[in-house]
Amino acid sequence: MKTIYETDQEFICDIQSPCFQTLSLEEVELIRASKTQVQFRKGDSLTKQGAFASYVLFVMKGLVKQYVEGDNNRSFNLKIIQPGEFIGLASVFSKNIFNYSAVAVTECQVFLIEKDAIRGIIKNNGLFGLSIINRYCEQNTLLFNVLQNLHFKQMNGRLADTLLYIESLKKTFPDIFMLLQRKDLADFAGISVESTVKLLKVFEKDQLLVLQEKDILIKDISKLEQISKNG
Amino acid sequence: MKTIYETDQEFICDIQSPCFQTLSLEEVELIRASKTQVQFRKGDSLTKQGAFASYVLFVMKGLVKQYVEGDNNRSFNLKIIQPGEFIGLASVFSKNIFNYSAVAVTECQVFLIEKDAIRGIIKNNGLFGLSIINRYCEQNTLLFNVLQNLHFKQMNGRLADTLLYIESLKKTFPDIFMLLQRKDLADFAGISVESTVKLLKVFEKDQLLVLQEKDILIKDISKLEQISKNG
DNA sequence: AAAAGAGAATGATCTATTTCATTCTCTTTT
DNA sequence: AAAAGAGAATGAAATAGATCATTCTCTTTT
Repeated sequence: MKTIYETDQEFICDIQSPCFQTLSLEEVELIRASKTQVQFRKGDSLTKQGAFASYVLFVMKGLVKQYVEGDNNRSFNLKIIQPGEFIGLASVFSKNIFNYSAVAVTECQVFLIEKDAIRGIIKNNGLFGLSIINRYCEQNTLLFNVLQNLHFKQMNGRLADTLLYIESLKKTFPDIFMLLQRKDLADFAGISVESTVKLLKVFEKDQLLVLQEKDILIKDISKLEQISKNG
Repeated sequence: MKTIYETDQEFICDIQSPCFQTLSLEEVELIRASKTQVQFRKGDSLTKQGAFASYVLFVMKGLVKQYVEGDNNRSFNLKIIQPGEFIGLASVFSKNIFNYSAVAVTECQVFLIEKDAIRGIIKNNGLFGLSIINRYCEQNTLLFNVLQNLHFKQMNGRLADTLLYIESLKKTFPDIFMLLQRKDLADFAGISVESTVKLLKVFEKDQLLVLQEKDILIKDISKLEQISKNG
């Protein structure tokens, strides 16, 4: 399931991540000593909501779906995590438990970094602390947005939002729609799969998009934005 | 609407907040120089969602309702902010805009602290940074919980949650229920006022609580917890 | 004291969305 | 090549909860 390997060659590339630029040599050494590089295959779980968390994950390569789980196998998708992002930061401080689940959407290369290493560095390097705080703020803002969409908008608006979000990833990851199925879109929009399928067809009839095999070609962004706004 | 005043006497008490204990004298001086103490009356707005945010608020005394706003005057309540908590921390780093609104539930005494002061101290004092990060984590965890309640539970479970939450505040603030009206409970549970009223009556008939004038006396916490869990 | 207004209570209707049941269309397995 | 299975598509029925309309009960205003 996971392949663990670690070489100096690999190590060189992670230092180059902008997030680690503020670290001193000593601190880089600390991270280096307490990290493991892991490869996940498509569909593998990176974190499981509710599980004990002793490490933080840092995505080097690949895409990861972040989602929360409810009863009866229900899920709600929060975002697609991209290279350069952390997973499980919140568990470093408050409770030792993952707030959410994460699963590999593509093959992924990920660092596992021990919580204590991160914590230790923040304590001594305020600049690194600030960069981590920024991550928290982003997650926070995302959650506020998601909450508002979920509570104040209905079906059409929420699916429009979802489509716009995925479309925005398409520039960097052209095959993103092909990696997701109807169930994934439904869980982003917080609606049932059947409603998603029906609504996609309606959107297609209204010339907002074209359903082409597994791909979805967005044709009228501004109209989708309007739907997102009004509904 | 707001009364601004600042005396050395007032100042002495804010240093005693546990959150500011890790600061050096120099840093305390910095906070001191860039803060203003403000008094809000019941019903006054402390922050307005979407407004420009150049400062952070720190609640010294009183209770504040934190909520998000949607279209058509709809709101969703997140929590009751208590003395010792910050308001608007996220705006310090990511975008300069308040993610949420906050309104005084009782008369409040609040510090306004300039963002730059907070930011400067975090950069130099890792320990203070950690304590601030903890705040972010708490807000984060709250948002995850709220999201799950809203999406995976229905009416009964959500109202049960709300009642348990407010009840948990009752130890410290015995008159908390009297400060909230049906609309507030509805907005915590994310349901309509009418549904809230009807459901409260059902809960009363089922001996889970007693509606006594404006107060609500919770009688069967464990049954409410069960309802919260199942639905 | 009368009038007005806000919040609470209650029943009837309406509706957005889910759930269920079925068919279709591929891809994968045997 | 046949069989099996997963995802997608589609219509009909069911339902949770909102909305609407009205009454009731206080408190506040005049």
